[in-house]
Order: sequence, then structure tokens, then C-alpha cells
Amino acid sequence: MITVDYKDKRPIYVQLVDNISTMALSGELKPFEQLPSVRQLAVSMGINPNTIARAYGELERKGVIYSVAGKGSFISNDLSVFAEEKIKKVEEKLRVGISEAKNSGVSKERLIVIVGEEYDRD
Amino acid sequence: MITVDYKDKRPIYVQLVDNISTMALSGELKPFEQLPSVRQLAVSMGINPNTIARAYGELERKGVIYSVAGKGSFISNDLSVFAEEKIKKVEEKLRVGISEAKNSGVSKERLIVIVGEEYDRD
Amino acid sequence: MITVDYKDKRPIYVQLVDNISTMALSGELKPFEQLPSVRQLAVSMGINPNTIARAYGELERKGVIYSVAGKGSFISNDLSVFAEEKIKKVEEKLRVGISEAKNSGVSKERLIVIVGEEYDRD
Amino acid sequence: MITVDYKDKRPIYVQLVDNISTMALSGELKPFEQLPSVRQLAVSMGINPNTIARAYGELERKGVIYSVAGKGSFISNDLSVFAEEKIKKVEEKLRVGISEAKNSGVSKERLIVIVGEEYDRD
DNA sequence: GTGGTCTAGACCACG
DNA sequence: GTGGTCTAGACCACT
Repeated sequence: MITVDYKDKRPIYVQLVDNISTMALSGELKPFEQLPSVRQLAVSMGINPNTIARAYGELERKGVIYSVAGKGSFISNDLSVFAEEKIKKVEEKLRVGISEAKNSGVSKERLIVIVGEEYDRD
Repeated sequence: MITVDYKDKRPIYVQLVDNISTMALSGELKPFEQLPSVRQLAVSMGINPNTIARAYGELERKGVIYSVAGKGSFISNDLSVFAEEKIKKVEEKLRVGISEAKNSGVSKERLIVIVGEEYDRD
Repeated sequence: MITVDYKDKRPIYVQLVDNISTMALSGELKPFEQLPSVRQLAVSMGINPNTIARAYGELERKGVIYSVAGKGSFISNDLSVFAEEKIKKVEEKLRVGISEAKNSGVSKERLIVIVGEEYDRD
Repeated sequence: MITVDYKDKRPIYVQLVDNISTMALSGELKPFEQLPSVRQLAVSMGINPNTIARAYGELERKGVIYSVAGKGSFISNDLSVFAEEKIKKVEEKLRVGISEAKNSGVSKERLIVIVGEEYDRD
């Protein structure tokens, strides 16, 4: 199910983009699968249709979905471009985090331990 | 030098807080060292004094600096509390990043490589 | 074969018009050749019959096909009028493109190179 | 001046994006120059602020401008990324046009003539 | 004052 | 029915 968390500080449309992207990457949403229509999702989530439309627009720009006026919105069949972008961003973010940790006095060994702990969880 | 980047999406006052905190932790700003006055820094950076004042307020609240009425603002003697807080935050942020990377398909080995590369830079 | 691409931002009926026009001009569809009926094409392509009918209507208006009540739709004998229209449009579109390229700093020599490359392909 | 044409079929926000991009590339708008505020431009053009904001958002995503909440929107100092993207798009569009022209029976010589005519105009 | 987000309600072309 | 665009009006954090 697609959800949003009102306690989360990120804008609703960003949460939608992130959640749907993740579901598409993980295979929870399959290529060519139709997403709920803008209005449908809007009423079922109690959110304004404009906000949903904005999220769908972002997702289309990123290549996660494609929208056809008069038909609906669908998961893209080729997510490789998006997946690559995502990995780039995630690695860059990680590098920044590592750099910060280093400057805060966290040792390299400690970092490796954290990677191990976090990677092998659940 | 204290700098801000207007293209950075973080508010100016947050950038100031982050930069001054980092400089204090790294020793670039030494304990008891006096910071420029709000008005001084405001004109020298072309920033609204309210923004500087807000940043100084945050820094004081976090224990990075202390202010003496009529004398000015100074770097705190003991930054250990702040340093601990910082490490906690930085590690938590890292864990989130690692988790994201894992979900995006980045291997544990790759993560270790990144840690090494980034930690041993410059 | 007649195809449409749902990711294409042009309406389905426009894609049909363009594709069939192109096939008629290139000789892939020959004068007097009969097109599939609206219903036939609709089911074989999984498209709403209204959409096919709209495309056929456009094609008839442009003189690419003609319809005989009770018999079906056929490629026109004389496509010269349509061909001229098409050339006009294509040249105008090209002029706009050249103008844009010029304003973006693409050199005249580069344009000539592109024309050569593209014209001599396949 | 920033203008829109209501007879133009492109959405208003796209026209704004195109016009401002072009003005930035041509140097009519200079790096660091402040754009009219969203509300200001909205009233002066008789357009809803949301539409202006959408255009500014697109421009920021493309790297043509950067927006600072509480300060305003400004032309980027480095437009090279955007310029490269633009050239890529314009060349691709041109290739499609050339291909279409070729298929419509326009000769290579004719294309070269058109390039010459159009490039040396005004 | 600034930009960013969200809601509400409307109209359009397309299928 | 669908998505896309636009208007109107509101609230927020930041400067």
C-alpha cells in the first residue's frame, strides 16, 4: 500500500515519490502495472488530487512511471536509468556522511563496524 | 572564514550553525576565542542581522558558544557534550544511508570500499 | 505493421495518422490498398474504436485515404497534395530547429555535418 | 521583458521556462541577476502565482536559476550544464527533422540550402 | 517581503 | 473515465 506520514517533515509529494520509487525498484510494483488514478488515490488517501498529480509528474520525469492522458499511469518497463541515478545519489550521500563522521572523530574501524551491523540487520 | 552558499537548500542560519560548529570541533576556532559581533558579521557577510542572531542563539543553545552581555560571543571551553551529540547524529545519519544503499542494491563490499576511499582522502 | 507507443506524448489518434501517412508516402501502403476496418483494427490493437475512427477521419480529411460506405477505407490514388503539405510542414519545422540550434551556439558547419550524417544513415 | 502568448498551444509555464532560459543563455539576463518575485511577476503578467512558481521550479531543476526562500530567485552563474543539455536536445530534434524530411523526399542539397538560408537570416 | 506546499474547484483534450 | 493545466486562496519557514 502507498502511505504517507504526516509527522514526516518531507513534503507529501516527496514521500509519495520516494515510496512509489522504492516499491517499483523492489518489484512490489511491476512493470506495466497500473497505478491508482490521480483522483482515486486522492480520495483514498484524503489528499488533494493536485498533490498526487505533482508526485506522478515527478515520477514520470524520473522515468519510474509513464502517464497517458485518458488511460492512466503505469510503472515503466525499464527502470535501469532510474536505478543508476539512485545508486549515484545514495553513494554520494554516503560519502558526505563518511566525511562528516571522519571530521567528528569517528574512526575508520568504527565505520566498518557500523556498516557491518547495519547491513546485516533484519 | 565563515561562508554560506545561497544555492544550498539549508536555511542560512542552519548553514552558519553547521559551519561554526564544525570549525569549533576541528579546532579552527579555539576555546574562548571571540566571534565577530552580530552586526559585524552581518555587514561583512551581507546578511540580515536577525539571521546571524538566530544562528548565534542556536549555537548557544547547543553549547558551542556562550554569550556575555556587553562583551560578545565566545567559543565554549568544553565541547564534549556537543561533540557526543554530533557523533550520535552523524552515526544515525550514516545508518540510514547504509540502509538505503543496501536497498538500492549496493553490496557490502562496495560500501567498505567507499568507506576506505572516502576516509583516506586528502 | 501499424503501431503506437503509449509513452509517446502525442495522442494515439495522432500517432495513427502520422504512421499511416508515412507508410502511404513511402509506398509501404499502396494506392487502392484497403485498410483494416475500424473495428478490426480496434480489436487487433487493443484500442478504443472511437480513437481509430477519429484517426481515419483525419486521414480522409487530409486526402491520405478515402472511405466508401459499406466497403471500407482505402489508400488514395493521388497523394501529391498531401505530400506537398507534408514537405511544407517538414521544412518549416526544420527551419525552426535550425534557428534554435543557431541560437544555442551550434555552428553552421556542425549543422552541415549533422545533415550529412543523418541523411546518409541506413 | 518576459512575455507569454495565449495563442501559443504550449502551457504558460513552459513558455515562461523557454523564454527565461533563452534570455539567460543569450546574456539578456546576467548571472546573479534577480528575477521578479513570484507574486510580482504574477500580478504584472496577470497570471496566477502558482503558475509562475511552477515555471521557476522547473528552471531551478534545470539549473538555469536558483531560488532562495526569503530572498528571491536568481540567474545561475554557471549555465554550462544547461547549455550542453540544450544543445543535445536541439541536435536530436534536428536529426529527427532531417530524417522526416528525407523520408518526405527532400533532397540532401535542398536541406543544405535551407540550412544556409536559415542560418544567415537577420 | 520571499519561495514552498497544500487545498479546492474548474476546464480541457483524450480514450 | 483519464491526466494536464490553471486559478484562487491559504499557511508555513526563512530573511
